[in-house]
Amino acid sequence: MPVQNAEIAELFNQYADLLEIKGANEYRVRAYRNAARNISNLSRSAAEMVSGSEDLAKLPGLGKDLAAKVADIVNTGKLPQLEELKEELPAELIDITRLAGLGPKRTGVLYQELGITSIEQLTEAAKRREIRELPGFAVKTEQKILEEIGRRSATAGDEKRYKLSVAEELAQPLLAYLKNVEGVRRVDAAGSYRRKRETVRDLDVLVAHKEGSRVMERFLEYEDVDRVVARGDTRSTVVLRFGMQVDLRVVAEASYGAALHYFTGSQAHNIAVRKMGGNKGLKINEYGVFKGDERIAGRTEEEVYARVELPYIEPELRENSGEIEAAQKGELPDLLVLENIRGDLQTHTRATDGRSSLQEMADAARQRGYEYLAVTDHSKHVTVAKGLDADRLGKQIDEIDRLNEKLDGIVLLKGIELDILEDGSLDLPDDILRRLDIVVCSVHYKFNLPAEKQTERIIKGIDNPYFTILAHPTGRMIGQREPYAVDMERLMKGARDTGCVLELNAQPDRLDLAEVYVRMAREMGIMVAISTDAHSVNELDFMRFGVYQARRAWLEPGDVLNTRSWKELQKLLRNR
DNA sequence: GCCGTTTTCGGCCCGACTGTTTTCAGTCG
Repeated sequence: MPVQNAEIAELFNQYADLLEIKGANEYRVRAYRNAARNISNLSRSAAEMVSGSEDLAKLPGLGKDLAAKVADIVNTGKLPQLEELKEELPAELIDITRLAGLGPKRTGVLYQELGITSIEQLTEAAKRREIRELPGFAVKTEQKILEEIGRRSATAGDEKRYKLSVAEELAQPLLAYLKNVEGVRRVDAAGSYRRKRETVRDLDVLVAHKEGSRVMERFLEYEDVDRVVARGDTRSTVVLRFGMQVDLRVVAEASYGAALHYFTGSQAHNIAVRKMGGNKGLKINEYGVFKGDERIAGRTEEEVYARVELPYIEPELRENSGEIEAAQKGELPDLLVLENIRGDLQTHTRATDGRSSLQEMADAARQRGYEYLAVTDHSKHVTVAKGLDADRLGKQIDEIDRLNEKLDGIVLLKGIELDILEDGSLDLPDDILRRLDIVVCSVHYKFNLPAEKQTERIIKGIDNPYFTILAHPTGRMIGQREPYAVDMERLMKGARDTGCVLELNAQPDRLDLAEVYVRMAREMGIMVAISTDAHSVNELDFMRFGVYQARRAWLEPGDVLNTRSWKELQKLLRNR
């Protein structure tokens, strides 16, 4: 397979890290990081652009120099400058900068003065009390380094990221607790949590308070706080027993919008907006927008944007990957919202591995305001889930027909989650598929086929005229299982040519398609179905995670199949 | 290294907290 965008971004990030340790110009370092981010957000393959002789220097954050370096990487798989720099500075130094309290400068000193290149060597030097003798270091720092390394090995992990659903569980009680503190006017979780990234590293909480509030004290007393990392009047950092770090920032109401904007990020978005302010002779910080010493805006985020002549930009878009340019041109997307969703197109029942009955699923769907719910139990190849053969599926079809007679305000769609077998054939014969409203297909085994074979397998499956939706198209489980090797560009072209719909699976462990592929689908004009894959009535509520992900990928209601009314959907399914 | 309704050169977001320091660098977000 050609070099992936993510690989290019990784090489640029490594180069930036080492440059920083070397003490290079910080803006040069930033240029590499910007380029890395822009390339990883790209909805097209940079390798393909290079082979098509497109001018990469036209991409945001890429100039002549970096465009040439991208071409080098695409052609050789390597960044020669990085190889050279590694001769000078061992790449392991990057691990040391990941330790809390040690950044590039101190890591550089440790290397220059003591020749330290690994965590092990760092531990030994600290134990021998050599660190405290270095300039800029002393006893306290030496102790903190040992503590930090101890914690690291205890949790056996480098910087842990939490799935959004887990972060939500930790955030909600904390927000409720803070809301109840006397003098607190507003509370919001900001940061990547508010931008609805699929995983978050820490939680950023913002509070507006009345003068003299004791909110900071009360925060530090919160029962789930394991330890306090930093404490100040306006900002404190703690680590919860669960291991997640929480930063609390306290501001006055007059600054709340500016602080929310600042604390929501992303950092790259903030830099871009503040720069626009600077061009207009304004200073933007977390306290407001300032003209000289006078605060001229800051109570709401809308005010802040208005001062740089931008409309409000939704948090999910704030990555500085095109949203500011779109806002300037008045071309921001009219983002999908949960209320646009009219039904769920992948769900399971007790007939296979689900835990609720047809009737219970139908009732729960109606309660959520849906018009339809597709019942898509597993097919026979998934034996562990008691998958349906043609006979049992036939009986379920009859049962759904009978139930639909009685149901009011909701329609159950007859469907299946059909296995795509290793050779690309489907797990049940066409004569039973013919009786279904919807055929959701997916890969459940042989994840480790070579990319070429896996791609062929799925594309052959898509060719079946009954194939409606490709479910969890890459098979990834966040933090647990890598996506299987598949040529997504080819797969997408296959989907586009046959009118196949791609699923955005809303299970918080999956969120498959990943954001970059959802964006790719949108740009190629491929319809996306957001489905919960619910195995019980409660899991129907996972829909929100799918909607968040879709919003991050700029999807509008029209891009999503299940925003259609039952009548429109019927028409689309028939034309398939 | 990028970029341009002040600019093709000279800028590049901004502030809180900590620890090592007598005024600030480093780190972090």
